[in-house]
Amino acid sequence: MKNTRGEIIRIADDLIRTRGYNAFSYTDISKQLNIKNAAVHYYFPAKSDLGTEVIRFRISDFHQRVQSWDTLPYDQQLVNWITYHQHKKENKCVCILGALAPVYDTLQENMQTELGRFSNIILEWLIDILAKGKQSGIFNYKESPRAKAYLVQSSLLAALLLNKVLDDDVFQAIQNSILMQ
Amino acid sequence: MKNTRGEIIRIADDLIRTRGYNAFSYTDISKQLNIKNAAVHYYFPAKSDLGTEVIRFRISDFHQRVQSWDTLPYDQQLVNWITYHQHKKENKCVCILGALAPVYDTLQENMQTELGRFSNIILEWLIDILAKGKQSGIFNYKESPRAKAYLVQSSLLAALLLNKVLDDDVFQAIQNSILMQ
DNA sequence: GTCTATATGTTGATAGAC
DNA sequence: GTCTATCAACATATAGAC
Repeated sequence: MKNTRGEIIRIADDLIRTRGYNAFSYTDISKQLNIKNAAVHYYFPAKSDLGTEVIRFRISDFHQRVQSWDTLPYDQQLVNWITYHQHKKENKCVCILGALAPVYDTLQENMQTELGRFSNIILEWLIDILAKGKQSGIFNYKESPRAKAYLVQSSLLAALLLNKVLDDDVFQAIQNSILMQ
Repeated sequence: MKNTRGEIIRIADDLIRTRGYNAFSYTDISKQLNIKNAAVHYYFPAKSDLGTEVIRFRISDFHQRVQSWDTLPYDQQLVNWITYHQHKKENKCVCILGALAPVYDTLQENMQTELGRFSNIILEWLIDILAKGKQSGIFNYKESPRAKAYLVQSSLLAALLLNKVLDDDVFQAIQNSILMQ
């Protein structure tokens, strides 16, 4: 009944988001599972194979999540997306985009491609609800939906990063600014 | 007339901001300078010593820069700070905060301390010009100066990260949003 | 599917000569 | 200040046994 492959992805996701892609090894994962690092290579021959799967896991999680919000008002969907990020605050881990974007140039091509895909998926979704919400009068920001989406996603991503370095609660302030419009 | 120590810091700064702290080695630096990696250890015995000096270099550069803007109107100082970030776009390198924050937990204590100091220095400066500019009527944002400063700095930092992953010009959109108020 | 064993390279660092 | 030489530790795998 155990799912080693799934566990590996979950642990790798956590390690990438707390310590960074270039700061974890297969041994870090195998220790947590009480197996040898060769066993991890059985599932993911190369580290970039694992990295790619972690991003795909995040994409799939994203799809599931926003789909479950499908019938909610647009402003509530935006609040949910903000709150989803806040949940990561306790252990101070960042989102996969914030973890991988700074080392983009060091990543294998398959990881770069998948990361680009994920960014576009998130932004297209954000642009969509921001545009529809503006049409329906729920939102009244002044920029284009695309510019607003960039601002929202940038703020959320960086709030998690700054939270690691600063003592203050950056997230709360950012959240208010976004919703204030 | 050559300044090897200074060159090392400059190259390290560039490597950290284009590839990340955990993805460069002393050999990367020594190759660029046509010396051996042992020579780099002469100046900076441990990698964290070098990392700490790079952050201090950035702090000192920041001080010089904002001091030279001292007599400008507050809105012009803000524009300069935004534009300063945009300059890094060509080679797609990020700011030192965006590069180091995601791997904060893997850094030695001296680097963590120095990075925290830098973040606070930047934010206190931003809060100051945002507060004074609001008092004098140049700015009319609705949040507290601190919340607005968090939003501005987050946006700038993340715009550089997203620019690495996305094809679109994230920076331009962000810049407009910030200044629109 | 997990193991042992092994290969191969890189990294961060030190000792001592020039 | 820079070099050569050397180091232990670790990372990223691969081969083949169980």
